[in-house]
Amino acid sequence: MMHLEDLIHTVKERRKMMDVTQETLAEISDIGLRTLKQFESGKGNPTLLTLHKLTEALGMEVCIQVKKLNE
Amino acid sequence: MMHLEDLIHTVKERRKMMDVTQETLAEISDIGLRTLKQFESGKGNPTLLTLHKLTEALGMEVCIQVKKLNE
DNA sequence: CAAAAAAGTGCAGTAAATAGCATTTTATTT
DNA sequence: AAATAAAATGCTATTTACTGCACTTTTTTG
Repeated sequence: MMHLEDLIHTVKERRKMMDVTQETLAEISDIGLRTLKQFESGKGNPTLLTLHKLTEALGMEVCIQVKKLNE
Repeated sequence: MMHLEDLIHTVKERRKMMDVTQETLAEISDIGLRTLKQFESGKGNPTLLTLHKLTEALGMEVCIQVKKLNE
């Protein structure tokens, strides 16, 4: 699913920008390391709560917005 | 969780704006009616895929963005 | 107000997410 | 190249999301 790939990409980028390992991020976001690994490697389907904890730890937030028409 | 409430609110608003029932939205988004009901009544913790299907049907999309500092 | 429609809830089975642990693979550093 | 660190994967137990069905409560309509 093309759009969801973007979310993964964003998380990975942001984590690297913060210069933390998966292990560290898993700890500070209070989600299992396995869960984070699965998400980042595109093999996961996290719950909203998991995604929320994760984005929170990254100084980000989950949102939904009306789709842009083009692109 | 204050922020997640907003997502629920947005979905409900958008659905009403489109003037469709939960039943109809559940059908077009291909998720169970029960699942939608639980989400809208704040008793759910949907997976990203479920949220994606739902927002898609509403002409919306899930995204993550850097948090604004104030508010 | 009565009837109909829509939304919410209890129960229960199935499928899948979460999580830890051990191990392997890949990337980084010395 | 060897050692170390980080990331990925197989296995597995536990929890919980997803779903349908039947029923109740609330809202809307005639």
